[in-house]
Amino acid sequence: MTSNSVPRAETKSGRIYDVLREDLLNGEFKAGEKLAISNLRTLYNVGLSPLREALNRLAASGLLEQEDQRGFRVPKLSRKELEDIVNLRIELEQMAVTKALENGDADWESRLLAAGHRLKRAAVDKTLPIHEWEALHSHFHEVLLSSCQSTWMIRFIHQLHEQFDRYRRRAPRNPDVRSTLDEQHDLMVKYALERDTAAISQLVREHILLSSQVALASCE
Amino acid sequence: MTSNSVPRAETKSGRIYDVLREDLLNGEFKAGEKLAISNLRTLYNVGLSPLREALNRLAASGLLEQEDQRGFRVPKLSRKELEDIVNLRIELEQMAVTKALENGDADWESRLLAAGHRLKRAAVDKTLPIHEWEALHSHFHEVLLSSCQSTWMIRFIHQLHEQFDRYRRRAPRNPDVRSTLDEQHDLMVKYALERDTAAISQLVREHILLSSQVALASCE
DNA sequence: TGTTTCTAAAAAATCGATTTTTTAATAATA
DNA sequence: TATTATTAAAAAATCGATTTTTTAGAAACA
Repeated sequence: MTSNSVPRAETKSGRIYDVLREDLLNGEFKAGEKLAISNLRTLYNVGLSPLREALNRLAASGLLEQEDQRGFRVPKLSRKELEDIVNLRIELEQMAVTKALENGDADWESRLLAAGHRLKRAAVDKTLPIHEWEALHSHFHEVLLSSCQSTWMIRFIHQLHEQFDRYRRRAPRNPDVRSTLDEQHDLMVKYALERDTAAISQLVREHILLSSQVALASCE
Repeated sequence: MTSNSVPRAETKSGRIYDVLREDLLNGEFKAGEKLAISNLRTLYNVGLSPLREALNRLAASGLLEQEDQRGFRVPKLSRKELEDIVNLRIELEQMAVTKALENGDADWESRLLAAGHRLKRAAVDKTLPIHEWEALHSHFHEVLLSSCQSTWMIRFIHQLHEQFDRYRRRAPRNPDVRSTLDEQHDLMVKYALERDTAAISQLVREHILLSSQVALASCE
C-alpha cells in the first residue's frame, strides 16, 4: 500500500526529525527550554547539517520556535493556547468526521474496524509500551477522518493533534477518564458504521473536551 | 511595535527563505518542477547550508514537496486541491471574522481603517508594482482577522492564503472581477465597524468564491 | 549602587569538501 | 524486441572546519 517496489532509502535528516519529534511530544525537553545544538549533536550522535535541517522543519511545523541567531527553543505551554487548540479541534474534527461518514466506502469501514480493534486490544494489554499505544491511538483517529476528502483539513487536524499531545502526554494518567475515552472509541466505530453523523459529531466533541480535561493538568 | 531596541540581525537562511517563498508564490518556477539545488545556489548566490535549511522550511509549510534522496519539487496545481483550499478558507475565515468582530477594539478599528485606505489608494495607482499591492492586500486581510483571538486559526488561514495565492497569482488578470473585489474590501471595513457579523460573514464567503473564479483559470 | 563598556568564551550560522545515492545512458541477456 | 545489468555522471546528503554573532562576566565609569 505505502511501499513502492523500490526500497526507498531514508536520510539521517529524516530519522533525526522523527526521533526529535517524538521526544518533543513526550516532554523529554522542558517547555521553554533552549535547545543547545552541540548537545543534541552528541546526544543523538548526528552531524550538524541533518540536525539543523530537522530543527528547521520542526520549527516550521510549530513544534519548535526559531529566533534568528539564537537558535531553537521549546514552546511554552499555556492554558490559553490549549483552549485555542481544543476549540479548533472541535470545529475541524466535527466537520471532518461528518464528511468522512458521507464519503467512507467499504474499505474505509474495514480499516476503521481493524484500527478500533487493535486499539481496544492495546488498552487491555498492560505490558504494551506506552508509545505503541500512542501510535495505535493516533492511527485510529487518522483512519476515522481519512475518508473526509480534504487533505488540508487532515493536515491541520494532524498538526493540532501534535500540539494537543504536547499537553496531554505531559499530564498525569487518569484511569477513570482513560476508560471512558476508550469506550468512546468503540462508540465512534459503531456510529461510523451506522452513518449516524449527528451522534458521532456530538461524540467527537465530548471526546475532545474530556481528553482536554486531562491535558489541562499539564499547564499548572 | 515589532521592533525591540536591539537591531536584530538576520540570517542568510531567513533571507533566502523569504526570496524563495515569494518566487514560489509568484510562479517563477513551474508547478511540478524539480528544483536543482546547485542551480539555486548560483541563481540566488547563497551557500548550500542556508539554502537547504530554507528548502526544508518551505517543504514543512507545504510550499514545496520533499522526497528523501531526491530533493525538492514544486507541488502541482489541481482543480480538486483548489476547491479544497477554497472550501476550508470559507469555513475558517467565516469563523475568524465573526470572532474578530466580537473582540475587535478601538486599536483594531483604526488599523483596519488604515489598511483599507492604503489598499484602496494602491488599487487606483497604476504605477505601483504588483508585489507592493500584494503586500498591502495580504496585510488588509491579516488585520481584518487579527482580533479573532485564535493564533492557530490565524496560522492556518495564513497557510491557506499562501496556497491559494499559488493559484491566483498565476491566473490572468481580470479587471472587472478585480474592481468588484476592491469594492468588497471597502464593504468589509464598513460592516466591520458596524459589527454586522451576518453581513460580513456572507461577504467574506462571496469574496473568496469570486476570487477563486479568477484563480481557477490557472489549473487549466 | 547601578549603569555602561569591553572582552573572552560559547553558541549559531555558514562554507567548502567529501560521501552516498540516484539517474540515465549503454551494454548484455533472454 | 523487451527486459535486466552495468557504470559513469549528476545530484543529494553529510561532514568537519571556519566565520559570525551572542552571551555573560569583569572592569570602568557615573
